[in-house]
Amino acid sequence: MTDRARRIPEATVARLPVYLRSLAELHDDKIATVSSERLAEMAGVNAAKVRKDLSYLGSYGTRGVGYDVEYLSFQMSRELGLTHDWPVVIVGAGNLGQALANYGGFRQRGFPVAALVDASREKVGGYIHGVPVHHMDDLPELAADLGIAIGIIATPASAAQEVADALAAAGIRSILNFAPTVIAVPEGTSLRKVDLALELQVLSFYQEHRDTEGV
Amino acid sequence: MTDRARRIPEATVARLPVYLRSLAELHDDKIATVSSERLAEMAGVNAAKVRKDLSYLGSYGTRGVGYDVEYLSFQMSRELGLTHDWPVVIVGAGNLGQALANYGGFRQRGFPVAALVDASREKVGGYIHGVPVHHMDDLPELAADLGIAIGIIATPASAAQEVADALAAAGIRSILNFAPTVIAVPEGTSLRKVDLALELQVLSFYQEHRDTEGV
DNA sequence: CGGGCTTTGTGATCTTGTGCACGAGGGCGG
DNA sequence: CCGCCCTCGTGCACAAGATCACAAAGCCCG
Repeated sequence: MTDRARRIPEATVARLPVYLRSLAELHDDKIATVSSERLAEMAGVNAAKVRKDLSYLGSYGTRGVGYDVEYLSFQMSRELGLTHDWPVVIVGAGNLGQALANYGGFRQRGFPVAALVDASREKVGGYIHGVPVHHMDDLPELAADLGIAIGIIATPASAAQEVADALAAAGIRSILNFAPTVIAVPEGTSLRKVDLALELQVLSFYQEHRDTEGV
Repeated sequence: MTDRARRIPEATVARLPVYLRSLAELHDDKIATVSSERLAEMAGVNAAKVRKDLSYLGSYGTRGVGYDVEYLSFQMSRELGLTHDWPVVIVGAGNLGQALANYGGFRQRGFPVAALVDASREKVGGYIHGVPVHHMDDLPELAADLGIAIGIIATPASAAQEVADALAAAGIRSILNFAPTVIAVPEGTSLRKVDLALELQVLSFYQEHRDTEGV
């Protein structure tokens, strides 16, 4: 196996899940092969970009024909690390944490919610939507025992940095932050964020400028 | 007033809300001025980028001193269109839609949820967390009457494109899509997306590659 | 009132990402 | 079995974004 010097660009990584979803749709429709053109349309990008993105995975297409849907799905899943489950822990058992625990899409897509964690002793001990609720202090042990790789921060902004530190200390190196605040993580830890207010404010900007500046 | 030929880059627009949040924090702490260095640290970016970003808004800093927190906040709010409310409509009164309707952050940040809308007649008529539930068919009328500028798609993926079309038809030109699918919108409509599964899969990629390829 | 210190604002440069256009390669029909 | 046609893979040129480095500009202290 040639050690592929190719480092997949960040922008490409962010698009792979979109392609994968399109491929799943094609598979459901019993479609065996797909052209970059078609895939591009489904993913909402242009065809050249699809081909370039896929070429980072390897030469899995057939000229004159297209890509084999099933084979490409497999290769892509492998590259994305989706051939096995990644248990996640949700920190914060408030409204958001509970809603997330209740969301079936996680388990279905290979991210089972192994535990909920909260700082309040009152919430600890029971189950929420079938997920056990533990105390923050037990995080390191939980992470080790349950093989948790990903932490989801669903606390108020004020607690987010503290939680991030605790996750890092528990050896968790992938963090998804829902708290509306910037947090710092150690070198080597991946951080993604979901920020509702930010998205709305960006929309507000363009809305305002549409109104104000014509066009 | 020089008609500013400067078009604010997309990347900058996406950071403005982060700066604004940092400024709000400083204001709460009764801090009157802030340097680009300090602001950069709070926003998790580098100082040169802060200065360049802020320079698109105008020359609001004072050399040797920094930026006046209150004045900069005001200018930034104005630019972002946050000096007035933007009523939003949430489409889809399922789990996600209800959870979003219940989220107080919207109103607080100037995005009051004016209505929930659903395709199912059963859900129509009542109130959820104080928000009236209407039928999809009434969308155009609602949008006009309530001055709704932003639509939030909180339906299953299968309905998302249809909803986007309906929002467009109702004259709504800013859309935030929570459904895990790619949707097309007319030219001139802003679209942002929040995609949990995608974020997790990206984390999965980096997690997998950390494990596999050392580093 | 002048010199030095601080911090902004921005030109220049480098990196990353996008899109085009075309050669290469493989299937398929005759 | 040959040649045509289709679609991939990729080199190249361009656009967008990040970072650096420094001159310009204002405040403060003596």
